[in-house]
Amino acid sequence: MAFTARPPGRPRSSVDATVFAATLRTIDELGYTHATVDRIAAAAGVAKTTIYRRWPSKGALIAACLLDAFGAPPLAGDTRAEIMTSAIRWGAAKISEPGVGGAFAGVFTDAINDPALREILSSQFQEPYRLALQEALHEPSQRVLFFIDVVTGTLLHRMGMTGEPMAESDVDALVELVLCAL
Amino acid sequence: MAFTARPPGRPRSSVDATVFAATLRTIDELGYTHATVDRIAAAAGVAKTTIYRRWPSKGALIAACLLDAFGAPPLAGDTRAEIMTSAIRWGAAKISEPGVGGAFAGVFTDAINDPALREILSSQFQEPYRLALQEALHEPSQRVLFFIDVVTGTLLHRMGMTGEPMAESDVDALVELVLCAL
DNA sequence: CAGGTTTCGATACTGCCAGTATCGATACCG
DNA sequence: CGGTATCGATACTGGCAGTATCGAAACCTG
Repeated sequence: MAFTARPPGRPRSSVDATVFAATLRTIDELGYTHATVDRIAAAAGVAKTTIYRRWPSKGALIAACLLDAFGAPPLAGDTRAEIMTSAIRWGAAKISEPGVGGAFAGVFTDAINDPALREILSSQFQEPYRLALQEALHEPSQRVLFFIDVVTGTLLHRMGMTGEPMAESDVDALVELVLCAL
Repeated sequence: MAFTARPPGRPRSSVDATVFAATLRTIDELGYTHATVDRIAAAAGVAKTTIYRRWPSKGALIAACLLDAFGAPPLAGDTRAEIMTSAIRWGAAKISEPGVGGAFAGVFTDAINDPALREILSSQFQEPYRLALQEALHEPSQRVLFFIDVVTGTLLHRMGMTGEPMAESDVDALVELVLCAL
């Protein structure tokens, strides 16, 4: 068996989780805009250099953080129910909370003008949706995809908070909307 | 009749429309983030000072610009149809286009951490919705309100682009979603 | 232990941009 | 003409993302 040889040099300290926690905490306290990388680094007890050595930008850091917190949507099949389940599970689950909601909106906005970040979000978040919805795609706009993702999740989560179970007809209508929106 | 007396001093040059046009054009070309106030001022052939004398911040300028371009939702009654019509009309109508879509997202993000801008958007955009939906409100989150506004508009607009008219049941379902989301 | 390699923290720096301050010039009014 | 408020131009502050540098660790191999 060819185990991956440990690369030479000093190994990275295992502070990813610490940084993620500090990121969420800082965003929650100060909001996306005021959660500067300096502050996040300070909150994590880490040098800013270390953060930029691991994540290429603030947006990438937060995207990785959200992904770590909520996980990528695990779409295996292509059924409508799975789409909705997935939408409920990740991001959306927290979009309405002050700090993290702002983070989502912020990363979304950043991504509009940041090809690199767009690529990260695209591959990590969107791809599963893209695959699941492939049959309906013609010329998907990344912006619209982001928006639909976050938004459907918001609506669904909020519906869940009302206590009323989602009616089958509502699920169908929403899925239709998502498909139409592409 | 007490006509409003013209205030003393040099009157303001009538460049509001020019600035608005330059703002939309610049945002369309460069995106929200890279559409700096300096560039907008240059595109309008106006000093940056003049812009800040009329609008208190970049966000306020763009909000005023969008409001001017699309108009505020003219909700007089409280019917579901009017809510949806309104959502289609303003902002939403352009949310999927590159430049202006970015502007909406940008202003939305800015507003999360900017009380002043939030107040502007709230009074100009949200109030009509708030009134129309008042019967269903408990503790509305401004963030959620923004999101719902923009998003429902997006979905509806996109549906409109498919050529298929919106089914009555879809409209009803969407309105229910909006109401639930509050 | 010695030499090679990579990360770490600290610090300083660049570049960009929002927003402010200042000032001479200009336009309107009485 | 004298009062007032806007105009353009310019310079500036402050904050933040991202980069550069460097001595000090940490790990491996010989």
